[in-house]
Amino acid sequence: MDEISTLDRPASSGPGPIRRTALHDTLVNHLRDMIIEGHLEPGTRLHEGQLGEQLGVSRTPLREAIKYLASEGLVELVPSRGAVVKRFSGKDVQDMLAVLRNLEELAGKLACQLASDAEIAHVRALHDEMVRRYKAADRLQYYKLNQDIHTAIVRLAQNATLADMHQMLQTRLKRIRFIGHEGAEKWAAAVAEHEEMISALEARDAARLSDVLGRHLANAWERVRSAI
Amino acid sequence: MDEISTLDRPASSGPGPIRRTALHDTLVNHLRDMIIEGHLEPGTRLHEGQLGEQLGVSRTPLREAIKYLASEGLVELVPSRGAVVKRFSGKDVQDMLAVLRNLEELAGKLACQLASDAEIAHVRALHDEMVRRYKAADRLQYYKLNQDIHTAIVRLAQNATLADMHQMLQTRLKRIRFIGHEGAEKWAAAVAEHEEMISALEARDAARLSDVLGRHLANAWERVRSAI
DNA sequence: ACGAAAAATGCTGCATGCAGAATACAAAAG
DNA sequence: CTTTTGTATTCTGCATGCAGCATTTTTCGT
Repeated sequence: MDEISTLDRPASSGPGPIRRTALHDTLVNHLRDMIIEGHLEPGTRLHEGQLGEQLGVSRTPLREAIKYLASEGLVELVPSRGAVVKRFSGKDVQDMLAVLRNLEELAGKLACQLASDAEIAHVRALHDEMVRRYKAADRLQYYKLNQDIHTAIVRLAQNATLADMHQMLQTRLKRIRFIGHEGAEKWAAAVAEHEEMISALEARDAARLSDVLGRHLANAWERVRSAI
Repeated sequence: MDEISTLDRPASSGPGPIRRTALHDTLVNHLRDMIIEGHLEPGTRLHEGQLGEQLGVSRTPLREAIKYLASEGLVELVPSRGAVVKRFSGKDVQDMLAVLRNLEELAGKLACQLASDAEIAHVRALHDEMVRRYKAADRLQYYKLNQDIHTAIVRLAQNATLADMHQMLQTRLKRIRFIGHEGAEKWAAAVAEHEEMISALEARDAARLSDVLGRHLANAWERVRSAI
């Protein structure tokens, strides 16, 4: 097989300055996706030569991308033995969710103070769209919008560090979250929690929003624990 | 000047398997220190050739280290133009402290539940040592122990993710914290807060520990804001 | 003399080459 | 048959070479 470059280089469309994308940066995103989507399972060793040939790139940008992902916590560097995809234990996931919960509670409080009406309306729109996907049983889009809503609420807090940390945890958990929501009734419960989130946000009820965000993530653990 | 390798390679002392240290890993720590200690000021461009020659290493491991630090948020990658040391605005610092506060509050609650008596005694010992340094007006060691205590309390929470995130924020803020504690009375206030922290921890009073940790960091902002 | 175009320099980004460590394999000893 | 030791192969880690972009300097036109 020819080493065809299957990398999703960002489309050069759209206005603005034509941002030339560095290969190592493209690789970071590509590898991250491969890990999240399960094409690279936990414990898998990332062979530089093989993986590079497979992706049609040389080892240098690949190594740089791996270092970046190592700092993100998605892969682990073993001296003189390369990198392996990090494996998360049940406790690891539980720990991440505990921190994520705390961050979202903070974000909820700040969002109630700082968000504009228009921004809140935007989140409501995302929510409505998500409910449509839920009713259509479109799991993939539902998940995507679910994440978008959480990310959007965190953005309303107008705290870059908070957004960064949240993003990092979301990324690490994305692989896990794919699995959750097995039962239909649990799925319905999650949607109901989302509905309450939005209404609390619209009422700018910081305590209630923080509370429901916390409960939502506490329940998330219940939803995924069986899958771990 | 000869390109003498001034890198602090970890001493090969101690028992256990002789862990070979990779150059890129050494560089990560070295560059991080250079940034934190102000040898590389914000906005400084990291020239690969020059910096590499100065440190006596080739560009390859240097580039890998830079990618790692970029993921950590200490440097910023500009496509086709290398990397620059990230500059933090006052709001950035404020945001970081807000998140740090939230994390430490969570850590405090968990620590009260999970820590053993021996571990708490260890923190108390660190605190007593810190007070000695304070009375001796040994600022550098005081700072070091201060950080150690916060890190130790976070460790008691037994949550790896929490510890990671906390460590990351501590690192980013280290450069800033060097500056704070200008006035003697503010310094005394900080020590008093620490004393209250430890006693709350010893009493396993989660609410009080969480509260004082929060106040401590809220005050930290007051202490550094003038310096920004 | 001022501004614009063009050459020149320096730097980044990527590929490749080479040395050394780690692992796999094979042969020999118990 | 198991264990051990020596060898071969594979892979990582680092250095270097080269092409292309960015920036600076030079040169030319007005």
